Amino acid sequence: MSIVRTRIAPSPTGQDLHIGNAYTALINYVFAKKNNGQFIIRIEDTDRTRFVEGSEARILESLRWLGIPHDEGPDNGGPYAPYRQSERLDIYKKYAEELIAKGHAYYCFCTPERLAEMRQDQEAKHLPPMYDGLCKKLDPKEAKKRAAGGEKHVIRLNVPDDGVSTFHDIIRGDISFENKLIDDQVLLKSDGFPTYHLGVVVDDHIMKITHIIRGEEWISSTPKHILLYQFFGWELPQFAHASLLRNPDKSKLSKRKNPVWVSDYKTKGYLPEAIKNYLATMAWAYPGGKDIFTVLEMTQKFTLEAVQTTAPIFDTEKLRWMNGEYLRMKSDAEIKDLIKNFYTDEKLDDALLINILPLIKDRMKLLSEFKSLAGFFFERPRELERPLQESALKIGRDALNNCDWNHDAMEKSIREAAEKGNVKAKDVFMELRVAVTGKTVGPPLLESLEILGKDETLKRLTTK
RNA sequence: GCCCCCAUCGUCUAGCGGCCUAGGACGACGCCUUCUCAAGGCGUAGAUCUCCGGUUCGAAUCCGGAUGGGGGUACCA
Repeated sequence: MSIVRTRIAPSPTGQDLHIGNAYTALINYVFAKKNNGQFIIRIEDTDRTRFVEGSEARILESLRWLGIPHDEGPDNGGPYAPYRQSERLDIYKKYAEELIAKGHAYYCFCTPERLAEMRQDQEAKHLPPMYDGLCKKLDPKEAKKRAAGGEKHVIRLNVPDDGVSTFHDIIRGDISFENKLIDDQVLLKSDGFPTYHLGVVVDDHIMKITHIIRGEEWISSTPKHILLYQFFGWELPQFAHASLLRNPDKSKLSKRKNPVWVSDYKTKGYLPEAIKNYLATMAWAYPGGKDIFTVLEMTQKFTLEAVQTTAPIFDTEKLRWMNGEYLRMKSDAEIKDLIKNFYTDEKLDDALLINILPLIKDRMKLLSEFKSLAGFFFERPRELERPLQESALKIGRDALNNCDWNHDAMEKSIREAAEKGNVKAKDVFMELRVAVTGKTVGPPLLESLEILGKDETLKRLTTK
């Protein structure tokens, strides 16, 4: 039994790691670790037209931030380096030519213009858009000569006209496609770069990937990959296609309708543990119905067979709840560091933070909520949420002016003054709250005032 | 159009032929606690298990079809 090896193969074509990639990365990672195997990252940068500078670095950084470590990859290397397809061009060329020699691929000299015309024609006739096989009829020797002579060309897969390609999907069972419906896919582009289909099969084989776990958008190209494995005479890996994450309107999760970059969630103040846990519940249900579990716990119980077949909607409401749960599990010292890390360009005092935290940690679901909850500790509110009621405020101000500065003394003083003034105590509390914090909601008032101090509190009560 | 995948509360799901008058979680709502808001506790509403056939003594669970949703259909991944 060979060692289990899984991989994700992101393309550096976006500004960061897509949350959908994080989701498949998590499944791949957990499955590998469950089986004491290895998890690999391979960068599939074969489309120069969509290449985004710096994307790879940000993808790797997001994976690191999430805490999904890889055993081999473009940054840490490994026995099958390089892990960047643009650096492996010779390999793909060699294998494409091997296919040609075996008659399983052919040179194609059709121009993009001819192909466009052909497709238009097919559309008019209500035929499925497929390559018409013009260059397949070329004499192989002649074609080889033309290609060698520098004529612009691609290499296409020679798909058999009959038969059926079937593969077993661990999550979904057997899936079959009729060969005659499979297009003669381009394998090597005219710029010498492979297409995904060639690159992925060659590299997965060379890198000894045992389980291909990817999104369901790849199901319909899997038969092409199966054919390739057969033509090369290679052992087939196992396949598993996980469902795609969706927008609330059920379409494939997209940046038009949702934040999709991992960094978006980091910026919003989500914790990596919460994101991973939430992503995990999208793919798989923990036995016994547990909602909150760590990646380590998941690693013990996970099976691919139990992965969801239905495509879930990515609902940030539940993610928010989960984030709050994780925040509350942390110690004050940990939260302090998280907050300081989150608000990097502000100098927040450690001692003050530690004092504040017990008052706000239960009220905070996202790190980004810290400022609206506790901002008043650091600066006077610029404006008040609503106008003050002077009579109730005055009672509170006088009560605080004449008492010791501790919770019990303040409470006693305020309640007595309220009763004397024939005002509800809670109204006095509220006026004080608005005057001091600027808001009608927030952490417990008296505890906050203890921290804020008598001088600062009274200043806020009088200068308004 | 053609090919493929999927189908249980608004959302995420449990369920793998009798234990289901369908369980849990998020969200919603109500109550308790209370200086506000949370957190916590307790509760309520919410699903004719998409529909129609079939198999079976018995179906959310198995089979077929329909419908709906999604994905694919590129010298993009």
